[in-house]
Amino acid sequence: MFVFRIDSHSGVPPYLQLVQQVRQGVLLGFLKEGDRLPLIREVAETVAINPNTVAKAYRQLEQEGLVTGRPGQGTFVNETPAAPVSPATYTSLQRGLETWLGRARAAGLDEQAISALFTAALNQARNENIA
Amino acid sequence: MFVFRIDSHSGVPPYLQLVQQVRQGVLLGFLKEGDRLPLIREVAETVAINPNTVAKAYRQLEQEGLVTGRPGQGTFVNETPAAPVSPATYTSLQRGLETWLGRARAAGLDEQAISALFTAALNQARNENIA
Amino acid sequence: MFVFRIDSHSGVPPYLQLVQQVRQGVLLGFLKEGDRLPLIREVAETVAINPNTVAKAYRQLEQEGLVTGRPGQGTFVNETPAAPVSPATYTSLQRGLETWLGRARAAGLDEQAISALFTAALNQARNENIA
Amino acid sequence: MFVFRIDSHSGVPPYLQLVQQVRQGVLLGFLKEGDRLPLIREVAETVAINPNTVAKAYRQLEQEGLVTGRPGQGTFVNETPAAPVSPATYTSLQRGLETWLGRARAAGLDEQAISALFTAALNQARNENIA
DNA sequence: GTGGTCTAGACCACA
DNA sequence: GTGGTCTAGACCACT
Repeated sequence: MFVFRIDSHSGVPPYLQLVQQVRQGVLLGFLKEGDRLPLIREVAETVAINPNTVAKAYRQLEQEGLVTGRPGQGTFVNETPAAPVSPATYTSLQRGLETWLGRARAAGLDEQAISALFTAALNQARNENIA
Repeated sequence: MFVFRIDSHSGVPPYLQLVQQVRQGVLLGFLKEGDRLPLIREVAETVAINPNTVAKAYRQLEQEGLVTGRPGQGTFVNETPAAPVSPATYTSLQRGLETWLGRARAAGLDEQAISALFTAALNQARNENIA
Repeated sequence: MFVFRIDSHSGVPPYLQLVQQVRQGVLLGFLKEGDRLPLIREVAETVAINPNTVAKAYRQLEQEGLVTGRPGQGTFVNETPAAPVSPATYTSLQRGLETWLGRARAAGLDEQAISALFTAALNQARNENIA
Repeated sequence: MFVFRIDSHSGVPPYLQLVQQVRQGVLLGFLKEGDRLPLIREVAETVAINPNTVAKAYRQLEQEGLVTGRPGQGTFVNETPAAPVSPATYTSLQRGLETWLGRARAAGLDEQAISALFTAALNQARNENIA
Protein backbone atom coordinates (compact mmCIF):
# COMPACT_ATOMS: atom_id res chain seq x y z
CA MET A 1 0.00 0.00 0.00
CA PHE A 2 1.12 3.48 -0.86
CA VAL A 3 1.52 5.80 2.10
CA PHE A 4 1.51 9.58 1.98
CA ARG A 5 3.50 11.83 4.22
CA ILE A 6 2.99 15.55 4.76
CA ASP A 7 5.72 17.86 6.04
CA SER A 8 3.86 20.89 7.27
CA HIS A 9 7.09 22.83 7.90
CA SER A 10 8.49 22.65 4.37
CA GLY A 11 6.40 25.48 2.98
CA VAL A 12 5.26 23.30 0.09
CA PRO A 13 1.46 23.27 -0.20
CA PRO A 14 0.07 19.94 1.05
CA TYR A 15 -1.70 19.16 -2.21
CA LEU A 16 1.60 19.59 -4.07
CA GLN A 17 3.39 17.27 -1.67
CA LEU A 18 0.85 14.59 -2.50
CA VAL A 19 1.29 15.20 -6.21
CA GLN A 20 5.06 15.01 -5.98
CA GLN A 21 4.95 11.83 -3.93
CA VAL A 22 2.82 10.07 -6.49
CA ARG A 23 5.07 11.31 -9.30
CA GLN A 24 8.11 9.99 -7.46
CA GLY A 25 6.34 6.74 -6.64
CA VAL A 26 5.69 6.18 -10.32
CA LEU A 27 9.20 7.25 -11.25
CA LEU A 28 10.79 4.80 -8.83
CA GLY A 29 8.46 1.92 -9.54
CA PHE A 30 6.61 1.94 -6.22
CA LEU A 31 3.45 2.60 -8.17
CA LYS A 32 2.73 0.59 -11.31
CA GLU A 33 0.03 0.54 -13.94
CA GLY A 34 -3.30 -0.48 -12.51
CA ASP A 35 -2.39 0.18 -8.89
CA ARG A 36 -5.09 1.90 -6.90
CA LEU A 37 -4.19 5.01 -4.96
CA PRO A 38 -5.56 5.26 -1.42
CA LEU A 39 -9.12 6.55 -1.36
CA ILE A 40 -9.48 10.29 -1.03
CA ARG A 41 -11.26 9.97 2.30
CA GLU A 42 -8.59 7.56 3.58
CA VAL A 43 -5.78 9.96 2.76
CA ALA A 44 -7.69 12.85 4.28
CA GLU A 45 -7.97 10.89 7.51
CA THR A 46 -4.44 9.52 7.72
CA VAL A 47 -2.62 12.78 6.96
CA ALA A 48 -5.25 14.97 8.62
CA ILE A 49 -6.14 17.33 5.82
CA ASN A 50 -9.40 18.19 4.11
CA PRO A 51 -10.73 15.70 1.52
CA ASN A 52 -10.99 18.54 -0.97
CA THR A 53 -7.27 19.08 -0.74
CA VAL A 54 -6.60 15.44 -1.55
CA ALA A 55 -9.12 15.61 -4.38
CA LYS A 56 -7.28 18.63 -5.74
CA ALA A 57 -4.03 16.66 -5.81
CA TYR A 58 -5.68 13.68 -7.51
CA ARG A 59 -7.32 15.99 -10.06
CA GLN A 60 -3.97 17.48 -10.98
CA LEU A 61 -2.43 14.04 -11.33
CA GLU A 62 -5.30 13.13 -13.62
CA GLN A 63 -4.69 16.22 -15.73
CA GLU A 64 -1.04 15.21 -15.97
CA GLY A 65 -2.19 11.86 -17.30
CA LEU A 66 -0.57 9.82 -14.53
CA VAL A 67 -3.76 8.47 -13.00
CA THR A 68 -7.43 8.08 -13.82
CA GLY A 69 -10.26 8.55 -11.35
CA ARG A 70 -13.14 6.12 -11.72
CA PRO A 71 -16.15 7.19 -9.66
CA GLY A 72 -17.35 4.38 -7.51
CA GLN A 73 -14.10 2.47 -7.79
CA GLY A 74 -11.19 4.69 -6.87
CA THR A 75 -8.20 6.30 -8.55
CA PHE A 76 -5.84 4.16 -10.61
CA VAL A 77 -2.33 4.56 -12.00
CA ASN A 78 -2.06 4.73 -15.78
CA GLU A 79 0.63 3.18 -17.89
CA THR A 80 4.01 4.11 -16.51
CA PRO A 81 6.24 5.83 -19.08
CA ALA A 82 8.91 3.11 -18.90
CA ALA A 83 11.48 2.45 -16.23
CA PRO A 84 14.38 4.90 -16.36
CA VAL A 85 16.95 2.40 -15.09
CA SER A 86 17.27 -1.33 -14.64
CA PRO A 87 16.20 -2.63 -11.23
CA ALA A 88 19.74 -3.90 -10.62
CA THR A 89 21.51 -0.56 -10.96
CA TYR A 90 18.62 1.00 -9.10
CA THR A 91 19.11 -1.25 -6.08
CA SER A 92 22.85 -0.70 -6.27
CA LEU A 93 22.39 3.06 -6.17
CA GLN A 94 19.90 2.74 -3.38
CA ARG A 95 22.33 0.71 -1.30
CA GLY A 96 25.14 3.15 -1.92
CA LEU A 97 22.94 5.95 -0.74
CA GLU A 98 21.95 4.06 2.39
CA THR A 99 25.54 3.46 3.43
CA TRP A 100 26.30 7.12 2.84
CA LEU A 101 23.33 8.11 4.97
CA GLY A 102 24.58 5.78 7.68
CA ARG A 103 27.98 7.49 7.66
CA ALA A 104 26.37 10.92 7.80
CA ARG A 105 24.17 10.02 10.73
CA ALA A 106 27.07 8.38 12.53
CA ALA A 107 29.01 11.62 12.13
CA GLY A 108 26.28 13.44 14.02
CA LEU A 109 24.39 15.17 11.22
CA ASP A 110 20.66 15.55 11.69
CA GLU A 111 18.15 15.30 8.89
CA GLN A 112 18.22 19.01 8.18
CA ALA A 113 21.99 19.07 7.75
CA ILE A 114 21.88 16.00 5.53
CA SER A 115 19.29 17.59 3.28
CA ALA A 116 21.34 20.77 3.15
CA LEU A 117 24.44 18.82 2.16
CA PHE A 118 22.53 16.95 -0.53
CA THR A 119 20.93 19.97 -2.15
CA ALA A 120 24.27 21.79 -2.03
CA ALA A 121 25.97 18.91 -3.83
CA LEU A 122 23.17 18.75 -6.36
CA ASN A 123 23.41 22.46 -7.03
CA GLN A 124 27.17 22.28 -7.38
CA ALA A 125 26.90 19.44 -9.87
CA ARG A 126 24.39 21.42 -11.86
CA ASN A 127 26.63 24.45 -11.94
CA GLU A 128 29.55 22.38 -13.14
CA ASN A 129 27.44 20.97 -15.93
CA ILE A 130 26.50 24.47 -17.00
CA ALA A 131 30.11 25.67 -16.84
CA MET B 1 30.16 35.41 -2.76
CA PHE B 2 26.92 33.79 -1.67
CA VAL B 3 24.57 33.04 -4.56
CA PHE B 4 20.83 32.52 -4.25
CA ARG B 5 18.85 30.21 -6.45
CA ILE B 6 15.07 30.15 -6.88
CA ASP B 7 13.22 27.08 -8.11
CA SER B 8 9.87 28.40 -9.21
CA HIS B 9 8.50 24.90 -9.82
CA SER B 10 9.05 23.62 -6.29
CA GLY B 11 5.98 25.26 -4.81
CA VAL B 12 8.00 26.72 -1.94
CA PRO B 13 7.38 30.47 -1.59
CA PRO B 14 10.38 32.39 -2.93
CA TYR B 15 10.97 34.27 0.32
CA LEU B 16 11.15 30.93 2.15
CA GLN B 17 13.63 29.54 -0.34
CA LEU B 18 15.94 32.46 0.40
CA VAL B 19 15.56 31.94 4.13
CA GLN B 20 16.27 28.22 3.87
CA GLN B 21 19.32 28.80 1.70
CA VAL B 22 20.87 31.16 4.22
CA ARG B 23 20.11 28.73 7.04
CA GLN B 24 21.76 25.92 5.09
CA GLY B 25 24.69 28.14 4.19
CA VAL B 26 25.31 28.83 7.84
CA LEU B 27 24.82 25.20 8.79
CA LEU B 28 27.35 23.98 6.24
CA GLY B 29 29.89 26.72 6.81
CA PHE B 30 29.44 28.56 3.52
CA LEU B 31 28.43 31.60 5.55
CA LYS B 32 30.48 32.57 8.60
CA GLU B 33 30.24 35.22 11.24
CA GLY B 34 30.67 38.67 9.77
CA ASP B 35 29.98 37.68 6.18
CA ARG B 36 27.79 40.13 4.31
CA LEU B 37 24.74 38.86 2.49
CA PRO B 38 24.18 40.18 -1.04
CA LEU B 39 22.34 43.49 -1.16
CA ILE B 40 18.59 43.31 -1.49
CA ARG B 41 18.55 44.98 -4.87
CA GLU B 42 21.33 42.66 -6.10
CA VAL B 43 19.34 39.58 -5.14
CA ALA B 44 16.15 41.01 -6.61
CA GLU B 45 17.96 41.48 -9.90
CA THR B 46 19.79 38.18 -10.12
CA VAL B 47 16.85 35.95 -9.21
CA ALA B 48 14.22 38.20 -10.79
CA ILE B 49 11.85 38.74 -7.90
CA ASN B 50 10.44 41.78 -6.19
CA PRO B 51 12.80 43.56 -3.74
CA ASN B 52 10.03 43.46 -1.15
CA THR B 53 10.16 39.69 -1.24
CA VAL B 54 13.90 39.69 -0.57
CA ALA B 55 13.44 42.20 2.20
CA LYS B 56 10.84 39.94 3.76
CA ALA B 57 13.30 37.02 3.76
CA TYR B 58 16.05 39.13 5.34
CA ARG B 59 13.61 40.42 7.93
CA GLN B 60 12.68 36.88 8.93
CA LEU B 61 16.35 35.86 9.15
CA GLU B 62 16.93 38.83 11.42
CA GLN B 63 14.01 37.78 13.62
CA GLU B 64 15.56 34.31 13.84
CA GLY B 65 18.76 35.93 15.04
CA LEU B 66 20.89 34.53 12.23
CA VAL B 67 21.78 37.87 10.70
CA THR B 68 21.81 41.55 11.59
CA GLY B 69 20.92 44.36 9.26
CA ARG B 70 22.99 47.50 9.61
CA PRO B 71 21.24 50.35 7.78
CA GLY B 72 23.41 51.79 5.05
CA GLN B 73 25.96 48.98 5.25
CA GLY B 74 24.14 45.73 4.50
CA THR B 75 23.12 42.54 6.26
CA PHE B 76 25.70 40.53 8.17
CA VAL B 77 25.85 36.99 9.53
CA ASN B 78 25.92 36.68 13.31
CA GLU B 79 28.03 34.24 15.26
CA THR B 80 27.32 30.71 14.04
CA PRO B 81 26.02 28.34 16.73
CA ALA B 82 29.04 26.00 16.43
CA ALA B 83 29.89 23.61 13.64
CA PRO B 84 28.10 20.30 14.00
CA VAL B 85 30.97 18.28 12.55
CA SER B 86 34.68 18.67 11.98
CA PRO B 87 35.68 20.07 8.61
CA ALA B 88 37.51 16.83 7.82
CA THR B 89 34.56 14.48 8.17
CA TYR B 90 32.44 17.09 6.46
CA THR B 91 34.66 17.10 3.37
CA SER B 92 34.77 13.33 3.43
CA LEU B 93 30.99 13.11 3.43
CA GLN B 94 30.79 15.66 0.70
CA ARG B 95 33.16 13.71 -1.49
CA GLY B 96 31.29 10.48 -0.89
CA LEU B 97 28.11 12.16 -1.98
CA GLU B 98 29.73 13.52 -5.10
CA THR B 99 30.94 10.13 -6.24
CA TRP B 100 27.48 8.71 -5.60
CA LEU B 101 25.94 11.51 -7.64
CA GLY B 102 28.38 10.73 -10.41
CA ARG B 103 27.31 7.09 -10.45
CA ALA B 104 23.65 8.07 -10.48
CA ARG B 105 24.08 10.45 -13.40
CA ALA B 106 26.18 7.89 -15.26
CA ALA B 107 23.34 5.40 -14.82
CA GLY B 108 21.08 7.80 -16.66
CA LEU B 109 19.05 9.31 -13.80
CA ASP B 110 18.01 12.90 -14.19
CA GLU B 111 17.83 15.36 -11.34
CA GLN B 112 14.21 14.58 -10.61
CA ALA B 113 14.85 10.87 -10.25
CA ILE B 114 17.89 11.51 -8.05
CA SER B 115 15.88 13.71 -5.73
CA ALA B 116 13.13 11.11 -5.61
CA LEU B 117 15.64 8.42 -4.69
CA PHE B 118 17.15 10.58 -1.99
CA THR B 119 13.92 11.56 -0.30
CA ALA B 120 12.76 7.96 -0.47
CA ALA B 121 15.94 6.78 1.26
CA LEU B 122 15.62 9.52 3.86
CA ASN B 123 12.02 8.59 4.57
CA GLN B 124 12.89 4.94 4.86
CA ALA B 125 15.66 5.67 7.31
CA ARG B 126 13.29 7.78 9.36
CA ASN B 127 10.70 5.02 9.44
CA GLU B 128 13.28 2.50 10.58
CA ASN B 129 14.28 4.79 13.39
CA ILE B 130 10.70 5.06 14.50
CA ALA B 131 10.15 1.32 14.25
CA MET C 1 -12.56 43.08 -23.50
CA PHE C 2 -13.23 39.38 -23.25
CA VAL C 3 -16.69 38.46 -22.00
CA PHE C 4 -17.68 35.15 -20.48
CA ARG C 5 -21.05 33.53 -20.82
CA ILE C 6 -22.44 30.69 -18.73
CA ASP C 7 -25.23 28.43 -19.91
CA SER C 8 -26.55 26.85 -16.75
CA HIS C 9 -28.83 24.47 -18.66
CA SER C 10 -26.16 22.80 -20.75
CA GLY C 11 -25.01 20.41 -18.04
CA VAL C 12 -21.39 21.43 -18.59
CA PRO C 13 -19.76 22.46 -15.29
CA PRO C 14 -19.39 26.26 -15.16
CA TYR C 15 -15.63 26.12 -14.63
CA LEU C 16 -15.31 24.01 -17.79
CA GLN C 17 -17.38 26.45 -19.77
CA LEU C 18 -14.95 29.19 -18.82
CA VAL C 19 -12.00 27.01 -19.78
CA GLN C 20 -13.51 26.14 -23.14
CA GLN C 21 -14.36 29.76 -23.89
CA VAL C 22 -10.78 30.86 -23.29
CA ARG C 23 -9.47 27.99 -25.40
CA GLN C 24 -11.81 28.98 -28.22
CA GLY C 25 -10.94 32.64 -27.80
CA VAL C 26 -7.29 31.81 -28.27
CA LEU C 27 -8.03 29.47 -31.15
CA LEU C 28 -10.05 32.08 -33.02
CA GLY C 29 -7.74 34.99 -32.30
CA PHE C 30 -10.01 36.89 -29.92
CA LEU C 31 -7.33 36.47 -27.29
CA LYS C 32 -3.72 37.14 -28.19
CA GLU C 33 -0.40 36.88 -26.43
CA GLY C 34 -0.17 39.34 -23.57
CA ASP C 35 -3.90 39.98 -23.30
CA ARG C 36 -5.19 40.11 -19.75
CA LEU C 37 -8.15 37.95 -18.85
CA PRO C 38 -10.87 39.58 -16.75
CA LEU C 39 -10.02 39.55 -13.06
CA ILE C 40 -11.28 36.56 -11.11
CA ARG C 41 -13.51 38.73 -8.96
CA GLU C 42 -14.89 40.53 -12.01
CA VAL C 43 -15.87 37.28 -13.69
CA ALA C 44 -17.38 35.99 -10.48
CA GLU C 45 -19.56 39.07 -10.35
CA THR C 46 -20.60 39.29 -13.98
CA VAL C 47 -21.56 35.63 -14.41
CA ALA C 48 -22.74 35.24 -10.83
CA ILE C 49 -20.61 32.30 -9.67
CA ASN C 50 -18.18 31.81 -6.82
CA PRO C 51 -14.69 33.32 -7.25
CA ASN C 52 -13.22 29.93 -6.40
CA THR C 53 -14.92 28.42 -9.41
CA VAL C 54 -13.38 31.05 -11.66
CA ALA C 55 -10.01 30.49 -10.00
CA LYS C 56 -10.36 26.79 -10.70
CA ALA C 57 -10.87 27.50 -14.38
CA TYR C 58 -7.89 29.86 -14.52
CA ARG C 59 -5.75 27.31 -12.69
CA GLN C 60 -6.56 24.66 -15.25
CA LEU C 61 -5.79 27.03 -18.10
CA GLU C 62 -2.48 27.74 -16.45
CA GLN C 63 -1.72 24.04 -16.19
CA GLU C 64 -2.52 23.72 -19.88
CA GLY C 65 0.05 26.43 -20.53
CA LEU C 66 -2.39 28.81 -22.20
CA VAL C 67 -2.20 31.55 -19.58
CA THR C 68 -0.03 32.68 -16.69
CA GLY C 69 -1.32 34.11 -13.44
CA ARG C 70 0.75 36.92 -11.98
CA PRO C 71 -0.30 37.73 -8.41
CA GLY C 72 -1.00 41.38 -8.04
CA GLN C 73 -1.34 41.95 -11.76
CA GLY C 74 -3.83 39.54 -13.21
CA THR C 75 -3.90 36.57 -15.57
CA PHE C 76 -2.30 36.87 -18.99
CA VAL C 77 -2.45 34.92 -22.24
CA ASN C 78 0.74 33.16 -23.25
CA GLU C 79 2.10 32.85 -26.75
CA THR C 80 -0.63 31.57 -29.04
CA PRO C 81 0.35 28.36 -30.87
CA ALA C 82 0.03 29.98 -34.31
CA ALA C 83 -3.08 30.89 -36.25
CA PRO C 84 -4.67 27.84 -37.82
CA VAL C 85 -5.99 29.71 -40.85
CA SER C 86 -5.40 33.01 -42.58
CA PRO C 87 -7.64 35.87 -41.44
CA ALA C 88 -9.08 36.12 -44.94
CA THR C 89 -10.39 32.57 -45.20
CA TYR C 90 -11.46 32.85 -41.60
CA THR C 91 -13.67 35.87 -42.31
CA SER C 92 -14.98 34.18 -45.41
CA LEU C 93 -16.02 31.11 -43.43
CA GLN C 94 -17.52 33.28 -40.76
CA ARG C 95 -19.64 35.12 -43.28
CA GLY C 96 -20.80 31.91 -44.90
CA LEU C 97 -21.89 30.66 -41.52
CA GLU C 98 -23.76 33.86 -40.78
CA THR C 99 -25.76 33.71 -43.96
CA TRP C 100 -26.61 30.08 -43.25
CA LEU C 101 -27.71 31.01 -39.75
CA GLY C 102 -29.88 33.73 -41.23
CA ARG C 103 -31.59 31.23 -43.51
CA ALA C 104 -32.13 28.82 -40.65
CA ARG C 105 -33.70 31.45 -38.44
CA ALA C 106 -35.84 32.70 -41.29
CA ALA C 107 -37.12 29.15 -41.73
CA GLY C 108 -38.35 29.21 -38.17
CA LEU C 109 -35.69 27.12 -36.39
CA ASP C 110 -34.89 28.12 -32.84
CA GLU C 111 -31.45 27.97 -31.32
CA GLN C 112 -31.91 24.45 -30.03
CA ALA C 113 -32.89 23.10 -33.42
CA ILE C 114 -29.99 24.88 -35.07
CA SER C 115 -27.53 23.38 -32.62
CA ALA C 116 -29.06 19.96 -33.15
CA LEU C 117 -28.71 20.30 -36.90
CA PHE C 118 -25.12 21.39 -36.57
CA THR C 119 -23.98 18.60 -34.27
CA ALA C 120 -25.82 16.08 -36.44
CA ALA C 121 -24.00 17.33 -39.53
CA LEU C 122 -20.70 17.26 -37.68
CA ASN C 123 -21.28 13.71 -36.52
CA GLN C 124 -22.25 12.60 -39.99
CA ALA C 125 -19.14 14.12 -41.47
CA ARG C 126 -17.04 12.35 -38.86
CA ASN C 127 -18.65 9.03 -39.65
CA GLU C 128 -18.02 9.47 -43.36
CA ASN C 129 -14.39 10.16 -42.67
CA ILE C 130 -14.11 7.00 -40.64
CA ALA C 131 -15.92 4.94 -43.25
CA MET D 1 -31.26 2.37 -36.22
CA PHE D 2 -30.61 5.16 -33.78
CA VAL D 3 -27.01 5.34 -32.65
CA PHE D 4 -25.79 7.03 -29.49
CA ARG D 5 -22.46 8.75 -29.19
CA ILE D 6 -20.70 9.77 -25.97
CA ASP D 7 -18.05 12.47 -25.89
CA SER D 8 -16.24 11.86 -22.63
CA HIS D 9 -14.20 15.05 -23.01
CA SER D 10 -17.13 17.43 -23.24
CA GLY D 11 -17.84 17.56 -19.52
CA VAL D 12 -21.52 16.86 -20.08
CA PRO D 13 -22.72 13.97 -17.90
CA PRO D 14 -23.18 10.84 -20.04
CA TYR D 15 -26.81 10.37 -19.08
CA LEU D 16 -27.52 13.96 -20.22
CA GLN D 17 -25.80 13.37 -23.53
CA LEU D 18 -28.14 10.46 -24.19
CA VAL D 19 -31.16 12.56 -23.26
CA GLN D 20 -30.06 15.42 -25.48
CA GLN D 21 -29.43 13.11 -28.41
CA VAL D 22 -32.89 11.66 -28.22
CA ARG D 23 -34.40 15.14 -27.94
CA GLN D 24 -32.45 16.25 -31.00
CA GLY D 25 -33.36 13.07 -32.86
CA VAL D 26 -37.03 13.78 -32.30
CA LEU D 27 -36.61 17.44 -33.18
CA LEU D 28 -34.91 16.66 -36.48
CA GLY D 29 -37.13 13.78 -37.46
CA PHE D 30 -34.59 10.97 -37.03
CA LEU D 31 -36.92 9.52 -34.44
CA LYS D 32 -40.63 9.33 -35.15
CA GLU D 33 -43.69 8.17 -33.28
CA GLY D 34 -43.57 4.47 -32.55
CA ASP D 35 -39.81 4.07 -33.14
CA ARG D 36 -38.10 1.86 -30.61
CA LEU D 37 -35.02 3.15 -28.83
CA PRO D 38 -32.08 0.75 -28.58
CA LEU D 39 -32.28 -1.60 -25.61
CA ILE D 40 -30.60 -0.43 -22.44
CA ARG D 41 -28.07 -3.24 -22.46
CA GLU D 42 -27.30 -2.60 -26.14
CA VAL D 43 -26.53 1.05 -25.45
CA ALA D 44 -24.52 0.19 -22.38
CA GLU D 45 -22.38 -2.12 -24.49
CA THR D 46 -21.88 0.07 -27.52
CA VAL D 47 -20.97 3.26 -25.67
CA ALA D 48 -19.29 1.48 -22.74
CA ILE D 49 -21.16 2.89 -19.79
CA ASN D 50 -23.09 1.39 -16.93
CA PRO D 51 -26.63 0.16 -17.73
CA ASN D 52 -27.88 2.16 -14.75
CA THR D 53 -26.75 5.33 -16.47
CA VAL D 54 -28.68 4.46 -19.62
CA ALA D 55 -31.71 3.58 -17.55
CA LYS D 56 -31.49 6.96 -15.85
CA ALA D 57 -31.51 8.72 -19.21
CA TYR D 58 -34.52 6.71 -20.45
CA ARG D 59 -36.32 7.42 -17.18
CA GLN D 60 -35.83 11.13 -17.62
CA LEU D 61 -37.03 11.01 -21.22
CA GLU D 62 -40.13 9.20 -20.01
CA GLN D 63 -40.71 11.90 -17.40
CA GLU D 64 -40.44 14.50 -20.14
CA GLY D 65 -43.14 12.62 -22.03
CA LEU D 66 -41.00 12.03 -25.10
CA VAL D 67 -40.94 8.26 -24.83
CA THR D 68 -42.83 5.46 -23.14
CA GLY D 69 -41.24 2.36 -21.70
CA ARG D 70 -43.24 -0.84 -22.15
CA PRO D 71 -41.85 -3.52 -19.83
CA GLY D 72 -40.62 -6.51 -21.75
CA GLN D 73 -40.88 -4.78 -25.11
CA GLY D 74 -38.63 -1.75 -25.03
CA THR D 75 -38.85 2.02 -25.04
CA PHE D 76 -40.89 3.75 -27.74
CA VAL D 77 -41.10 7.30 -29.03
CA ASN D 78 -44.39 9.08 -28.39
CA GLU D 79 -46.15 11.33 -30.86
CA THR D 80 -43.77 14.07 -31.95
CA PRO D 81 -45.00 17.58 -31.17
CA ALA D 82 -45.14 18.55 -34.85
CA ALA D 83 -42.30 19.23 -37.23
CA PRO D 84 -40.98 22.78 -36.95
CA VAL D 85 -40.10 23.02 -40.64
CA SER D 86 -41.04 21.34 -43.85
CA PRO D 87 -38.79 18.45 -44.92
CA ALA D 88 -37.81 20.35 -48.03
CA THR D 89 -36.38 23.42 -46.32
CA TYR D 90 -34.86 21.11 -43.75
CA THR D 91 -32.95 19.17 -46.40
CA SER D 92 -31.94 22.41 -48.02
CA LEU D 93 -30.53 23.74 -44.78
CA GLN D 94 -28.77 20.46 -44.15
CA ARG D 95 -27.12 20.56 -47.55
CA GLY D 96 -26.03 24.16 -47.09
CA LEU D 97 -24.42 23.23 -43.81
CA GLU D 98 -22.63 20.28 -45.38
CA THR D 99 -21.07 22.40 -48.09
CA TRP D 100 -19.98 24.92 -45.47
CA LEU D 101 -18.43 22.16 -43.40
CA GLY D 102 -16.62 20.94 -46.49
CA ARG D 103 -15.15 24.40 -47.06
CA ALA D 104 -14.10 24.65 -43.43
CA ARG D 105 -12.35 21.30 -43.46
CA ALA D 106 -10.70 22.09 -46.76
CA ALA D 107 -9.34 25.28 -45.19
CA GLY D 108 -7.62 23.17 -42.59
CA LEU D 109 -9.86 23.65 -39.56
CA ASP D 110 -10.21 20.69 -37.23
CA GLU D 111 -13.41 19.77 -35.43
CA GLN D 112 -12.53 21.85 -32.39
CA ALA D 113 -12.00 25.01 -34.43
CA ILE D 114 -15.19 24.44 -36.36
CA SER D 115 -17.18 24.09 -33.17
CA ALA D 116 -15.57 27.21 -31.80
CA LEU D 117 -16.47 29.15 -34.91
CA PHE D 118 -20.04 27.92 -34.78
CA THR D 119 -20.69 28.74 -31.15
CA ALA D 120 -19.06 32.13 -31.64
CA ALA D 121 -21.37 32.89 -34.56
CA LEU D 122 -24.38 31.68 -32.58
CA ASN D 123 -23.46 33.86 -29.63
CA GLN D 124 -22.94 36.87 -31.85
CA ALA D 125 -26.33 36.39 -33.46
CA ARG D 126 -27.93 36.14 -30.05
CA ASN D 127 -26.27 39.33 -28.90
CA GLU D 128 -27.46 41.19 -31.97
CA ASN D 129 -31.00 40.05 -31.30
CA ILE D 130 -30.79 41.35 -27.77
CA ALA D 131 -29.34 44.66 -28.87
C1' DG E 1 -5.55 44.40 -4.31
C1' DT E 2 -4.03 40.30 -7.08
C1' DG E 3 -3.92 35.23 -7.56
C1' DG E 4 -3.18 30.75 -4.67
C1' DT E 5 -4.40 27.65 -1.06
C1' DC E 6 -7.10 25.55 2.59
C1' DT E 7 -11.34 24.35 5.20
C1' DA E 8 -16.13 23.02 5.85
C1' DG E 9 -20.00 21.22 4.15
C1' DA E 10 -23.40 20.34 0.45
C1' DC E 11 -25.10 18.05 -3.77
C1' DC E 12 -24.55 15.26 -7.99
C1' DA E 13 -23.09 11.51 -11.31
C1' DC E 14 -21.52 7.03 -11.45
C1' DA E 15 -20.72 1.78 -10.30
C1' DG F 1 -19.81 4.55 -1.36
C1' DT F 2 -16.67 6.64 -4.97
C1' DG F 3 -14.86 10.72 -7.31
C1' DG F 4 -16.38 15.56 -9.14
C1' DT F 5 -18.23 20.05 -8.53
C1' DC F 6 -19.87 24.16 -6.16
C1' DT F 7 -20.32 27.51 -2.32
C1' DA F 8 -18.75 30.30 1.53
C1' DG F 9 -15.31 32.36 3.81
C1' DA F 10 -10.55 32.57 5.66
C1' DC F 11 -5.54 33.30 5.30
C1' DC F 12 -1.19 33.85 2.71
C1' DA F 13 2.35 35.32 -0.84
C1' DC F 14 3.42 38.63 -4.16
C1' DT F 15 3.30 43.45 -6.61
